[in-house]
Amino acid sequence: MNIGEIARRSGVSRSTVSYALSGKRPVSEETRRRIQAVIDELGYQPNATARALKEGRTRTIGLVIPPASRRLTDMQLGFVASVVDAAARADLDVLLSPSGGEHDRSFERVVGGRRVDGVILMEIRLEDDRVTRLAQTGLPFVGIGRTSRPDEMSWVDIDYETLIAQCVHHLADLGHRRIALVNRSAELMAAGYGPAHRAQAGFSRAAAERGVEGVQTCCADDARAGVSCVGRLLAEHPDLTAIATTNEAAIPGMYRALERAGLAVPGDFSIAGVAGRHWAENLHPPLTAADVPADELGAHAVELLIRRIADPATPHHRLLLAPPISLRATTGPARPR
Amino acid sequence: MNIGEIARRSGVSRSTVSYALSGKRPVSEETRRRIQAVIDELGYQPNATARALKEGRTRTIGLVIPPASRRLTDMQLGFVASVVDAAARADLDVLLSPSGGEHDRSFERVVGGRRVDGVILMEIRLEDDRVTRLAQTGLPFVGIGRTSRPDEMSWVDIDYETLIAQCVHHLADLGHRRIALVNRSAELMAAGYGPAHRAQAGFSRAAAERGVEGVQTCCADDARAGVSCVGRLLAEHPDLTAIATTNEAAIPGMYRALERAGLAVPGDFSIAGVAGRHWAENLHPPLTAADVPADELGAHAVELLIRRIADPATPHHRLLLAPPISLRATTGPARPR
DNA sequence: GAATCGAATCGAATCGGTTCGGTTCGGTTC
DNA sequence: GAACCGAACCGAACCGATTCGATTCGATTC
Repeated sequence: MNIGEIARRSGVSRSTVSYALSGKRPVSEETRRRIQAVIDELGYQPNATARALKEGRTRTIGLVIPPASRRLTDMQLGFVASVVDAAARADLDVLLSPSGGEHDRSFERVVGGRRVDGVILMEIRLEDDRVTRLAQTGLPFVGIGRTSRPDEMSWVDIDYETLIAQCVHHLADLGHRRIALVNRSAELMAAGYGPAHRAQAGFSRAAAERGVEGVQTCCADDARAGVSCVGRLLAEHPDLTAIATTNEAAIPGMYRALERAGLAVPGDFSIAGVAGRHWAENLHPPLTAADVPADELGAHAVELLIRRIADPATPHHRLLLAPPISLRATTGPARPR
Repeated sequence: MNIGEIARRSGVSRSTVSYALSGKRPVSEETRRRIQAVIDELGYQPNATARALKEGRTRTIGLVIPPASRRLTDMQLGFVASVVDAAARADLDVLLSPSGGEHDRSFERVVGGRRVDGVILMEIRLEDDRVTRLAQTGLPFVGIGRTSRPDEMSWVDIDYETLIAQCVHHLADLGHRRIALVNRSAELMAAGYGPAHRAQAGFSRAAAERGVEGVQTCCADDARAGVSCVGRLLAEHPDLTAIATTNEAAIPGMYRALERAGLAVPGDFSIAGVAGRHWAENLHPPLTAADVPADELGAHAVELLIRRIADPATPHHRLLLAPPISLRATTGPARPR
């Protein structure tokens, strides 16, 4: 059932049906009613593909997420949810592309086949081929995250460097002299994942500033890895009294390792981190953390993308968030172990 | 840059380029090479929209997820991940539609506009308008979940009724005489969400069979609700010694409430549930639960959908999973409080 | 009553592919 | 040398919408 069928049944040409629907040219009230009656009867809706071909836009945005094999963190899930939500509010559909980085078929299909009007890119690396590819095709895109040349693109990001430094300062203020950074996984680090590297940099800088002895370690993104990672840290560094972390998913495991070691939080040991608010609040005990507003971030990314789609020549926008630390129940004065 | 451009530059007609690419008719080796050279030089890729219009299929499937406002449970996230993954393996893209149920714009756009070749529907209710609508349009679809008339559609589902009954039996075997069901949220129950109702039915049946006193309650899908819900249960039913639950997200809160009440798990109190394996394993303590294989389920749904797209007349397939209970660390012999 | 105007409608081109039905041409066959 | 064949390629139609230019027709103006 297409526009021709509607035209035939209402005794007008196809163009008249189109104009009756779009209102871009006058159509007599009577004709409009007749057409509408047929449309209602048959439940006609214009074919989105045909419309997209003619109009040259798909009313769809692509969302490039980490490959499906890797589980999304709660924060990433928050990004996705807010992107989808914001897109729906703007009457845009979202096409998902799980894409690792190395020439991914899904990414090429979506970008090369021009299936979307623009792209939101998650989990960007410092050097990222996908950014290069997108820039080359001229397809509008916005990063949730940024590369090592942040001036050349639009993005929204969390200022992990500053935030982790804030955590170190907060812990140092409480008297902690030996602090560990539990970073994201070694794989992400090796892949040049920005937040992991920036957290490292911020940690080193703040530790040096405060004369704190810093220990850095990577940890896979799950609770079990958190258990073993913190277990190891405690064994290797008997004077360790606090952890700063960006690894949301591992935190429940860290709690467990501390409990096993007989260390009370925050009495004997402190943890401060960067995490989605939702996650930080729901942990037990609730985490003292810089609360990442994942919802806002996704919505901002969509807003920026819509602007770039409307006018690709618009200057690049950037948004670097550094939310303050929310004091909850996991940091307290240092007490030697 | 379109196929006409390629044809012009290689000095052949558009059809020859098309045939050279598809191989559906012979093209001389020399011509093919010339065309390929131009394609490589310009980095040409056929426009997916135009192809979709002509071929009458979009090579895209729709995935209808709960509205973005509601946070996905870990199990649902597992479904989404495995659907996306399986679709990518079949060279299909996934279009997301966050859709509550009442005439949702996104759902209508995707389904009515024929943007997809088929749909996978999550969080189905016993009476579900979307199922009716899909059946009416004739668009192939597969449910993760089923309505009250399960014969009329293809689906994959978890047998919550049986699984919760198994939990009750397991707890009754351990000597528990008063057991509570902590179900999903009251909203979902009111909306006629199948798993919530079936869990209720299975719980009542098993409790009756075993002569156990059953208490039923709904609980919002998050940790804080779990705290207050279990707090209330403990206060109102002093002889309660065990919980059966389908509410993954609330479990950390339940643990917390028990801890606050000074009850050790599993020494003083037992919990058995139905949860994604990943979630159950990563809880602390790890949950004794019927492990839902979310990954398989999503992959199965895609497989079924692909079959229906290939041949819409194929008989409906169904898959009802009832995985056995994995004994972990949260159930033990009853001990009066 | 001819000229003009604007509202209403139609026909055809277009978007970028795929595909069907021809045409051309060199090589076999008898 | 006529008849035939198949490989290689071309032109045009088509998918289902939108949109531009043209046409029709009744009403208004002078």
